[in-house]
Amino acid sequence: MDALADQTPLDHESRIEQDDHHAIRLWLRLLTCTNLIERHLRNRLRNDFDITLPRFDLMAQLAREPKGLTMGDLSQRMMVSGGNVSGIATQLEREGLISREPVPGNRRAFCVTLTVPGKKRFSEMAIAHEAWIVDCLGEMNGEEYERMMAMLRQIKVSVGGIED
Amino acid sequence: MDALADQTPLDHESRIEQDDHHAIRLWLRLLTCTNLIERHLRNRLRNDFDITLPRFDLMAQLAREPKGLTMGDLSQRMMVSGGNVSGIATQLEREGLISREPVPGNRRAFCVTLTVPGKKRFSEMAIAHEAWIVDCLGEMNGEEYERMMAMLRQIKVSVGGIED
DNA sequence: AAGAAACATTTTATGTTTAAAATATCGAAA
DNA sequence: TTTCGATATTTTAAACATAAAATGTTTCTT
Repeated sequence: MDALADQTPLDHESRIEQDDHHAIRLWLRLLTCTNLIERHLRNRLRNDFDITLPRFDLMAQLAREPKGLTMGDLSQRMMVSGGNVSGIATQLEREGLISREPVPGNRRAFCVTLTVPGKKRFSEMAIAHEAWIVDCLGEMNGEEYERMMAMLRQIKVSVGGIED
Repeated sequence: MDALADQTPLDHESRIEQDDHHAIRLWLRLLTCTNLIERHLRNRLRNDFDITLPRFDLMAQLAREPKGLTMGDLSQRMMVSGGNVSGIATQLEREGLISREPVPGNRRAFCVTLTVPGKKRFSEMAIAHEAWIVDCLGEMNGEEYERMMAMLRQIKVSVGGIED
């Protein structure tokens, strides 16, 4: 093997292997970045507001929908199981940050909304939260942002198209 | 407000706000993608090999280091707490997939390695795992891959530079 | 050599997450 | 109307995750 060997074009077989390794490395880096940011947000929420990330996430979903959401809506939007939402909601309700009212026409469903103290509390947190994320993602120009969004959208479609 | 208004350049203040919202949306999409892929891998590992993702991850770390790793090494590389590794290792050991041997010169540490059945089992899983990831990440040319890796590296540095 | 500090791991308490079972309601078809 | 399947939620059991305390070991300093 001499220096020239490095420039030999890859045959089809090797080319695919190469792509595979690329995919693995990209996945691992994606996972690392997400974990780092998530851990950071988790710590800040805990230290500055004494709340956990899942509870904050649930409140964030409700803040976007003043009319309220059902437990199933929350489960779907948060992409976690129903039983999980149930547990988190129980705690937030106990703390008086959300309320679960029965829905008039449908006795199966509950309408979950932020209480007045919940709204107040959330808006304080949201401002800080947004700033933390800007810090984490750092400098990124519009073009880079668009490229990244496009690639992630592509991935999202790709995974979505796989049947579980 | 007419059509021309849309082309008015943003002043500094608005520009920053715009960036903030970009950051949030990028973060949410990043999180969504990672969660989707992770969920998919978790399901496949469970269905095809009856193993959980954390256990697979621990075995993957060991597979890269035939000489073995200490519990602390594992904790650091997997980016999870020591107590967490302790619990997962206990189970894998019970299943005979890993072994924890005392280190001759240091009675504090354990040297964790894959057993022979563990190696065999892992190599079967690794092949499938790699293919699943390629499926998830979909088509991506070399240039796109490089750009994505570069942006994620930038983010990694950015978060790393923030003191917890 | 004695004490203090740092290190490696486990244990404990609490919380998150999932899948699956249980409970209850709704809607439509026989 | 009764029954059956779909829907909405909660409960349960097991695994995972963290922080913090506990345990034991090593190393450094004096």
